[in-house]
Amino acid sequence: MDTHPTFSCADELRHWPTDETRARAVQDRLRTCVRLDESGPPPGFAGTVVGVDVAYDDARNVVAAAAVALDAQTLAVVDEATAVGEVSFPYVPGLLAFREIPTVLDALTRLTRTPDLVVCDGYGLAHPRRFGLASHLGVLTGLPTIGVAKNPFTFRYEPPGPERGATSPLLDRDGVEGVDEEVGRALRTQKGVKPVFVSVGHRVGLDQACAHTLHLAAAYRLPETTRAADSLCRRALARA
DNA sequence: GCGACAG
DNA sequence: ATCTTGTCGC
Repeated sequence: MDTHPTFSCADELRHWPTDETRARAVQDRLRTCVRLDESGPPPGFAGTVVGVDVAYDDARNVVAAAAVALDAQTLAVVDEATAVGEVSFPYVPGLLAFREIPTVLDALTRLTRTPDLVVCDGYGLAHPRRFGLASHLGVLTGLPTIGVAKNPFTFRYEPPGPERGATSPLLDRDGVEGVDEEVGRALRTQKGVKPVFVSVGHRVGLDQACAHTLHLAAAYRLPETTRAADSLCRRALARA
């Protein structure tokens, strides 16, 4: 009578790296498990989209994570969960997953339903080793994931058109002329506001990732999943 | 060596 | 991420 969704990543958690060298080795190993051949749940599907986010209190060395499930069609909140832990990895650009994922997984497993799609704060494929937070969380859980970031990180892009829904390719910084690879997309979710940066995580295509993001960002620049998770983890941190 | 860098 | 006041605008 276990109603909690379970994920087969206990082994990875037991062997969680504590230094940068081993962390990069983990990324290089797990990268081969990412599935980029599935388009994922179609826009407008009947199910839940879960947003995850984390907040920190450096002074107390405490981290709080939140997972909020929204009805994919109405965007109504249907479930939410939080988890509190100890900060166990420093912020290192390119290694964000090792700082955030343990507590995020804890919160995810406290949901009463299995997510159909998970939206992360940060990147997936758009990553120095093509294995960002969203990719990592996807491989560990097996769930379809995407990343929606607020900043272009190390990538370059031309500003998308001014209208909501306009996109432009997110390109690797050191791409040589003519061989640039599109690692994600800058997506204008609201007219006249800075774009967000979308990349695929696991088992979702880039077109679908952008479509989901646009649908989730019907009212504000950021997806409702991100806004709800951000708000909840801050509240959880405050009472921790 | 220097700069830059999701959250 | 987090530290932080007022202020401009719908």
